[in-house]
Amino acid sequence: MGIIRKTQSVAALLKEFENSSEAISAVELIQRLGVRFNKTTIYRVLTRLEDDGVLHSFLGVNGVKWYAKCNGCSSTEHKDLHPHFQCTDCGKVDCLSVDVLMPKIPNREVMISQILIQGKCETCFA
Amino acid sequence: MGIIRKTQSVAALLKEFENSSEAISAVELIQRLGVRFNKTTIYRVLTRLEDDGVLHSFLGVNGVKWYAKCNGCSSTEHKDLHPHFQCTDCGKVDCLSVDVLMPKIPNREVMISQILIQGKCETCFA
DNA sequence: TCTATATTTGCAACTTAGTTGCATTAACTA
DNA sequence: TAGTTAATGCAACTAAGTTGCAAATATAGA
Repeated sequence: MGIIRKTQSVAALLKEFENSSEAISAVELIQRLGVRFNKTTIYRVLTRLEDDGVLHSFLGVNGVKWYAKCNGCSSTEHKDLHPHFQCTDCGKVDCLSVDVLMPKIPNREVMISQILIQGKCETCFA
Repeated sequence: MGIIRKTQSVAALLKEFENSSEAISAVELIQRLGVRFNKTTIYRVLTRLEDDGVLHSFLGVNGVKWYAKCNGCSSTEHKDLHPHFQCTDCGKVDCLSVDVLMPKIPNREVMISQILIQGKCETCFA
């Protein structure tokens, strides 16, 4: 699993993520790169980058998939249990470096927890 | 907004939710009631029931919409900030009556927080 | 550097969840 | 019970994401 070859599409996608830690939706990426690459390719590269621990994904408000850079993830373990914040005004999504401690739930084994917070971001709040 | 008339479809949908507090996906409801009612109607009634504070909705793992009964919600205020739990084995989804305290996030106004926990439920855990 | 091979890509067609417009039907009100 | 207005069914549509397959391309080895 994961990235094996460094192709043009891989390079182009990585470039989109390199300058900020903001999350980008798959739809947005297709809008940006869809002229140069087929959407199928974009979806497949995103999947490979996620398998490789380079990106992580999560769902935004309308069930749209978002991607963001990973911090210290590998192809064997994803440790992005941080919450994601989506601004209801400008639509921007980013990762919050905040710990949310999950309460112990009796008789259940928690494996993944996705937390999506909606509200006004730093820019729209002021 | 909200329910005005007590129609057959409203009654049928409420009946699906009356006996358990389990969440049911829109897709599942269409499977169950799609013979008697058009899927458009089902989606529309679900929206109205949500507007009225009878049901609340959230997104499951694949971006599919789930619905569950509300507890103490009204047409003016939805207060279902509880987490939802989806079993990775059997697929069952239910509401957890557990408090998750959101940490204060500087310069942001939090409005909604969706928490989706995945893991093994009580039945599949044992 | 060239070649063989396996990965990656583009294309087109498909799937699935959910939405829209409009004419018809069925609740509720007086 | 009649009139009105909300609710419904239908068909067609949208939008995100997937699949199969043939063609292109990156990489390892000679």
